Amino acid sequence: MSRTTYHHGNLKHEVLIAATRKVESGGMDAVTAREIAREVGVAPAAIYRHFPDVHHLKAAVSQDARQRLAAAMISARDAVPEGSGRSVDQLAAAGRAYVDFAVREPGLFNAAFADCGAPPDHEDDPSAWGVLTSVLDDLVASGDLSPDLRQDAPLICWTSVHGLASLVSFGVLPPVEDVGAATDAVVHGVQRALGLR
Amino acid sequence: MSRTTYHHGNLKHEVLIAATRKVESGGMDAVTAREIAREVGVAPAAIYRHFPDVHHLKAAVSQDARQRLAAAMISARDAVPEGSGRSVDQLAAAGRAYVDFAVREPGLFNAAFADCGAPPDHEDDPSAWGVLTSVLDDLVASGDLSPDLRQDAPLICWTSVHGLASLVSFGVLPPVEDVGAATDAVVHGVQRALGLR
DNA sequence: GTCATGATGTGAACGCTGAACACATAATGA
DNA sequence: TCATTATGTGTTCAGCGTTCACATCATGAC
Repeated sequence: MSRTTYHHGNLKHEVLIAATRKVESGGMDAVTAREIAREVGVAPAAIYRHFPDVHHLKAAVSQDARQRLAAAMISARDAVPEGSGRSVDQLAAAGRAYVDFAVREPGLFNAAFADCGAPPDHEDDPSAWGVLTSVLDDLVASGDLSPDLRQDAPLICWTSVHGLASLVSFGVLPPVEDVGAATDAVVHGVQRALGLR
Repeated sequence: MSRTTYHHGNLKHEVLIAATRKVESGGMDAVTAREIAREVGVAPAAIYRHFPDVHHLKAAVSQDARQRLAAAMISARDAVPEGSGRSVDQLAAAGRAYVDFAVREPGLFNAAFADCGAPPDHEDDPSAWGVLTSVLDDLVASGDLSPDLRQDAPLICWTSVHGLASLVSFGVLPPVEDVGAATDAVVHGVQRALGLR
């Protein structure tokens, strides 16, 4: 990328974009300060005006990936048509979107939950957690979910779906062509665990 | 480490030990060929006589970590006393051991499922998968688990427990002091999903 | 307008890394 | 005994993260 002005104008943002693109194609290890600088057309040291070190850049990519994941879940939830049992279907749709994201964007999914030194900030809403909470509240309101199970429900949902996504992304269990069937199995398991349907 | 003989004698093994120790304390990124060589008291290039590159060394550490995880599960399963409902308790014990391993050894747990390029070999038994399979077969034999659910059962168990372990290890959800309660919630959820008890 | 000041980008270092190379040393077996 | 093979050494190379002095530009005070 060539540039006419000495100052870039929007470097921090473009660095984040470039780093995210690199993560998509080559995983978190493909993010190097020099490579990103090359891609953006800037001297390596310029990056350090906007990120204290490369770990903070990676943490920013990680947070961005979590937001994209949450967006995919929200999109899937909102696409469920009206009708009886809608909340149940919304919960399933959000879960499937989670796994689907991990399959379609393994680099981003791994980055989202990669250890970046500092633990992630819980304030990066709209988070996956927020989506889950709202759907579960709807389920209680509609009488589909027993209030007794409401407290443990987020844990049960999130761990199941995250575990499946992680294991699929890791490459063990199951062959990728059977991810759909595996997702069905897990979703139905969660529904039994929550007493839905 | 000083040495009197020119040849080390057991270098490959000691390299693996040293690398595993490094992973325990500083995570996978702390494994560098030079640092391990220093630790073992050998020239960096010597490592390349035993591992084609540093990724293969890390993959070996990763496999070793998976074996330790499986060993922890086996140990927990075998510690469950005889009595009615033993298999149910064994399944729960194995699951708790999985999460406990992730909490006690976060470096090793992350390494176990870190992307090391090549997908893991399924032949590294006694694997966690093998433990799970045997316990579930026992549950069907004892009549605690419906044969209808037998096929999906490993997926339901593993994804739940692995998801919890991953999320705890990642630092999100829940505060570490509540891992016990969270594990209870997940274990009971799995039991409901499988129709146990 | 002009000019000091702070923000942002440059280029050249530093020490670290993975890896390859020729070479040194030791173990093995014909 | 001696050639062959396996294993460890020392050096070298390019690439990495990071820092530093310096260059360039935008901004606001006068």
